[in-house]
Parts: sequence; structure tokens; C-alpha cells
Amino acid sequence: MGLFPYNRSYTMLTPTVVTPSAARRPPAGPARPVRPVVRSAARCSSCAMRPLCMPQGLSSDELPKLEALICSARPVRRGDKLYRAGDAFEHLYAVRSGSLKTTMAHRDGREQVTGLRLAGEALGLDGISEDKHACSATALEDSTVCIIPYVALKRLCREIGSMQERLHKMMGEQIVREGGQMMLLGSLSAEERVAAFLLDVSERNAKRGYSSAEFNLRMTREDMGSYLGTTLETVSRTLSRFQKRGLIDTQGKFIRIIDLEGLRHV
Amino acid sequence: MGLFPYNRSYTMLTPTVVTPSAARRPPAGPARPVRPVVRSAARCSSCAMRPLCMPQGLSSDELPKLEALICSARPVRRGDKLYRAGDAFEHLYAVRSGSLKTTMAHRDGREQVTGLRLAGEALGLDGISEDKHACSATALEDSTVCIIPYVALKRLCREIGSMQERLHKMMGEQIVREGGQMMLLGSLSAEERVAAFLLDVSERNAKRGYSSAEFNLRMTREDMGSYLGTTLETVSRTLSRFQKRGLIDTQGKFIRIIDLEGLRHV
DNA sequence: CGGGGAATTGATTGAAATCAAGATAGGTGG
DNA sequence: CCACCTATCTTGATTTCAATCAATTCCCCG
Repeated sequence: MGLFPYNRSYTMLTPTVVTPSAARRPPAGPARPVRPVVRSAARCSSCAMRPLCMPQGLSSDELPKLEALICSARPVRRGDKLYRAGDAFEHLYAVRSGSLKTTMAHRDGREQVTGLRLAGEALGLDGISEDKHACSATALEDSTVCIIPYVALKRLCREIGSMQERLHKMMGEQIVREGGQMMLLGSLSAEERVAAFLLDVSERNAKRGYSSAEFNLRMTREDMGSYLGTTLETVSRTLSRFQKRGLIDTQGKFIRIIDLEGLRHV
Repeated sequence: MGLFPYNRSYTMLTPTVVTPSAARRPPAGPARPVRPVVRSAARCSSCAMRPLCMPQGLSSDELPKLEALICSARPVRRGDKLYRAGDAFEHLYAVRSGSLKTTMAHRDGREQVTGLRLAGEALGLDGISEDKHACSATALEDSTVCIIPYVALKRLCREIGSMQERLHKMMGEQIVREGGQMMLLGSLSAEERVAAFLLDVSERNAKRGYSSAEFNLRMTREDMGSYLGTTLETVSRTLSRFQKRGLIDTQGKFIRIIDLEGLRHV
């Protein structure tokens, strides 16, 4: 429980969705003494995701005030849940490394993937409205998140205008992103959805300084299907079809986009 | 242009989705002098939607500060757009009376209804992230909205904690609502979607003090289909089927829910 | 009260779900 | 380090739900 696989340095910065070469990590040192929960201080100033993440737009004298709030970073192992629907809402999170999915459950048990969060993206905003989380967040790979206590962040937003601005924009981004996903689910064919998804990940990847052409998607076909409102079989078939048409090259979770323009045109 | 049909008092409070009796308005006085744009001062303190809307949670000495921002209410005639995707974002809006739909367009022209806003609900949050609106808002009936300049609201949020809290909650509510809609679009059958939609409107209606059992839905079947990710024919057929099963009673846009529990169980 | 958008209903088609059977590969333990 | 085992993925066959095409009918607005 709470232990990490040896030989995995989960405190280092690892790109969320990366090219295979970039994904190769240097071997870790000798196994550390085992602790049930590992939390390390998180410094935005030394984080590669800084320009995309929470601190965007903060001046150099404002940044330390935000850093003061983020007292810890928390590792989340692949498959583990960062929070569950119904949990009391206390913190926002920022993905420091790795990636997570958010899911919502219908009362009859059906689960739907509602979001994919890459490094530098915010998590937990779904808890604000009801003081408890509306969805669950599950790590797609061993990941790390920075913990931002919401009460303290609110206080900081009243102090610093650019922090307020940033928080609003992050919420606004999620609103727009979800609107786009509704559009996708409501109006596009299965093939169009898969293409749109690949393009979306590619673009977000590029924004993080990674390759827009090739990446490891840590979601299973089932996750993708759920997120895209189809089945895993349809996703698989569609990817195969894209490959036959020379649009992409896939080997399991590894995906290389060959013809970006082709993908854009359905 | 900008004129309202005579005999319609659009400055009065009109419920968004109402029982036919509640919808019946007293005849208006003699026609007023015609003006190209009619804007009247909006007082939260005299608005029936106050407990649901922007001022929720504000103390009696804070409320006037919010009212001071809302310098005007704007009428929007049925079919007119309050704002369009791409418009510069300056204001948030609160629906004072009537109802509006929000739509997003795919680049190929396909339009999707992404939201329905009833009295007391916020509009325009989609503009925050990019300083321009991501979707369009169209009145489903002659409606009135209160205009809240965003810059001024941000300032007020830094002054008054409960105002900040309220704005955050409104954004959070939209995030959760959209998440639920993604769930609906991704996992439910056409029949389940229609039922869920009716139940949602019924509940929101009740929250406004109107009947949860009967209401006038101002959307066309096509709007509903678009919002629910199906076609107008499927919506129509599904409503007919519900009627045959004794779950509802429909006459065009007027809907009466007969068996609430039955609707809940598919 | 007349015209036209909106709604209903039917017939047919089609895209994607479901059911089913193997093939791969990732991780676990010997 | 290798081999097994189970997850995951791929592909095929069939079914099904909803889209599409089509024709009235309704009723709301002017």
C-alpha cells in the first residue's frame, strides 16, 4: 500500500505524453527507505510546466506567494485514485508529471471518462460547486500532482489580481473544453471523434514541448472509447483504418501521426 | 429592429419555463414610446430569482455593491442572439426572464446546442478563458438579461469574499453540469437522454418555484435533438412513446409529467 | 384566417454496438 | 532473465438502434 515500484523515480519530472525516447528515464539510484506516503515540496520555479500551469502570468515577486501555498506534491500510482466522486473537496491539484483521467458514474454503475489531464493541467475544479467532488480522478501512469489548498488559493486570489485572473482562466478553459467535447459527442461520427481526439492530444503535447507527431497514449482503448462515446472495438477498428490509409502508425499505446492534414480532414 | 411586440411587457419578471397558468401575463398598459434599445436598471433586491442567481450568499450590506455593477438589463427578442462565438468578451449575463440556448459551431458549419439557460442562471462564462466568446447565446423566447461587466465583477470579488465564492460556484456549477451532459451524450440511449432532459428541466423548474410537473419547453424538437445528440425525429418519436406509456402528456411544446418515477426508471 | 415552420409518423438504410474468437504484450513471479 | 498469465487489443460476423428519407398533419404567427 502506498509503496512505489523500486527503480522508478516518481519525483522527477516526467512528460505526460511523450515520444518513446523522451520517455526513457535514467535508472534510479539504490532503492530508498520505504515510506507509506511520499510527499515532497513542490517548487513552481523549478518546474518545466510553469508557463502553462497555475503560475502563468504571475510576476517574479508573486510566484513565491503561490509556491508558499503548494506545500506538497503527491505521487499517485498508476490505477490509483487521487480523489473519488463524493469525496470532500479541499484541494485543487496540478498535474506535475504523468497523466490522469477523470470519470463520472451514472447511478446504475455505468462509468464515463469525462477528461484527460496532462502535465500542467488543473484537476479538482469539479469539487468547487458542491464542496465535494463530482467525479473521480485516476492516474493513467505513475504520476505526481501538486496540491493547492483551495481556501488558501481563494485568499491569494483576493490579494493578487493576476492570480485571480489565472484561476478564472483555468476554470474558463475547462468550461470551453467541455463544451467542445459535448460538440464532439453530439455531432461527430465515430471516425471524426477519434481523429479529433488524436489531434487534440497532439496539440496539447506540442504545447508542452514534446513531439506533436508521436506519443504514448496511456489510456486503454476502453478509456478512449468511453471518453469518445463509443466502444473499444470501434476505436480499435478506426485506428486500424487510419493506419491503412497512411494517416497514423500505431503499435498498441504508441501512436505516430504521419499525415496531420489528412487527419484534420476527417 | 430592437422593438418588442406591443402588448408584451418584457421588463416584467416572467418565468422561464412555466405552467400555462403561470405563463399568462396581465395585459400590458398602453404601448410605450418606441426606442431602438431598451435598457432598464436591474435591481436584484426586487428580483424573484435573487436566491438562485448571482446574489446568492451575499449579505444585505453586500448586495447593493453588486447591484451597483449591474447597471442595466437588456431585452433579447426570441431568435435574437445575445452574443456570438468570437465576439469580444466583456460581460457576464444573468437571465432575468425567459430562456436562452447556447450553441457551438464546428468548422464545417454543423451547430450543436450546448446549453439551456433558465431564469437566474449565468451566461457568458465561456468567454473568460480566451477573452472572446466560445459559443453563441440565442433567446428561445422574448427574454431579459442582466448585464454584469466582468472587470468590475472581478474587482468586487477581490473586495467581498462571498462574491468571490459565488462566482466560483457558478463556474463550478457549469463545469459539473457540462460533465453530466458529457456523461449523458456518451453513455445513454436516446430514450434515456430524453427522459434525463425532461427530469432536469423539471427539477430546475421546481427550484424556481414553478411546477415540476408541467411546463412549456421553448426549444424546438430540433434544438432538443441537437442538445441531446440525436435527431428531431428521434426526439419526437421518443416523446410519443413516453406518452403512450403514460409517462408524460405532450401537446407540442407543452409538457406534463405524469409519472415522474416512471421517467426516472428509463 | 391563411401560410409556413414545426411536429408527427412511416419506411428504409446504415453506422456502430454487440457477440465472439484469437493474437499481443506487459508485468509478475519463479 | 525467462516464461507464464492475464490484460488488452485486434478482427470478424451479426444485430440493433437511430439516422435518413419521405409524406402528411398540426398549429402558431402574422
